[in-house]
Amino acid sequence: MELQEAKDKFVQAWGTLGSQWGINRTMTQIHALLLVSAEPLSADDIMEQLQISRGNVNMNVRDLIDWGLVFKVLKPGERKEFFSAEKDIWKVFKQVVKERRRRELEPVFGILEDVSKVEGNPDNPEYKAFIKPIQDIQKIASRADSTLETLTKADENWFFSTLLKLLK
Amino acid sequence: MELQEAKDKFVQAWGTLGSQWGINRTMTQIHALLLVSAEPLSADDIMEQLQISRGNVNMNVRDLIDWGLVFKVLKPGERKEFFSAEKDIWKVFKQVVKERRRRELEPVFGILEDVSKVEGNPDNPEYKAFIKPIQDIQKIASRADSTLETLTKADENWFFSTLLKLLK
DNA sequence: TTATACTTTCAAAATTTTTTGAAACATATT
DNA sequence: AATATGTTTCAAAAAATTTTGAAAGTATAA
Repeated sequence: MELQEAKDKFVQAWGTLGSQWGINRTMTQIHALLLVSAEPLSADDIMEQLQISRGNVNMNVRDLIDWGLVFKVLKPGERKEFFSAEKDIWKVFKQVVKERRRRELEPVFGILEDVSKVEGNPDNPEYKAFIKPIQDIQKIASRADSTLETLTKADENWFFSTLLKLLK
Repeated sequence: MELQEAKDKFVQAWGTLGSQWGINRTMTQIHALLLVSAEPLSADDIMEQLQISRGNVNMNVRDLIDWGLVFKVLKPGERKEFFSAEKDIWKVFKQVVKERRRRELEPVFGILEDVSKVEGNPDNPEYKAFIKPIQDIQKIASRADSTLETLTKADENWFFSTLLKLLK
């Protein structure tokens, strides 16, 4: 397989994965492209390689920057801005976990807390049928959340070697 | 807060979370509704409570059954089918992890393996810039995958107590 | 066998999400 | 100050996804 073909396949696969997980396909494709580029790329480079418009590049690169996955790079003597992705994959992984937790999971934890304050008679089967799963979700969510929080602060080798040792 | 209001809020929040994570909003809403219902519900019940069409209910319930999160319940004497959600939240969590791994993560692992066979000179910076992140992703993915596989087979208390002890 | 009760399918419609591209904006150069 | 180079915005268009609803399908009862 040619390098270019392999890059294309990877960009494609990353894009598909992104969209299946609720992240804009183009955003993850740009991320993939920058991830495997030896040099930082300009908006024009990205436009050309992915065959997308300037506005699309601009918006999605901004989102990637907001997510902390991509950085502007200024080349001395050049007026253009260039973009480079964070190459430390463990950092990338932690950053994605951190952001999704903050943006999407935390609001749900808030709502769970909120609705678990519902008034009702503990003997009412309707009430019990509601409160039980809510409490169970809260319990698992808070445990999972602690694990994720640890993960977002941990060193890769420590985290996995600890984990894999324990779970064996 | 009234029970009905709390249910609605929960259904709403679960639907939003689902769509943010790439799962059909209605599918997760139906799941939420069944999760907090004391009794199994018929297609008509779901149509009424969520104000959606019969076709929509049918398709999304089928998907939930495919995911292993919902089951048909036949009430003696009734011609209608009723539906009930798996109420053991740990099982639900494991099932979702298992299915997404199988449907969405596994194909990507295949592609990573595929593209990592790319030919190239190990001294070529372009080649190195490609192969390094791919290998790093493979390494983290395979470690994460082992953890997830363990999770899908584990008992809740064992899994989290082990985990939280270790990560402290 | 025919009628009734319910479920499934799927093309078309509605909705949501993404993308475009041109105008406005910003900054550097002549 | 005028021009050139590059970036950002956002309303409109395009594309993708979801939903509808009526017709076809299936099974039970009369």
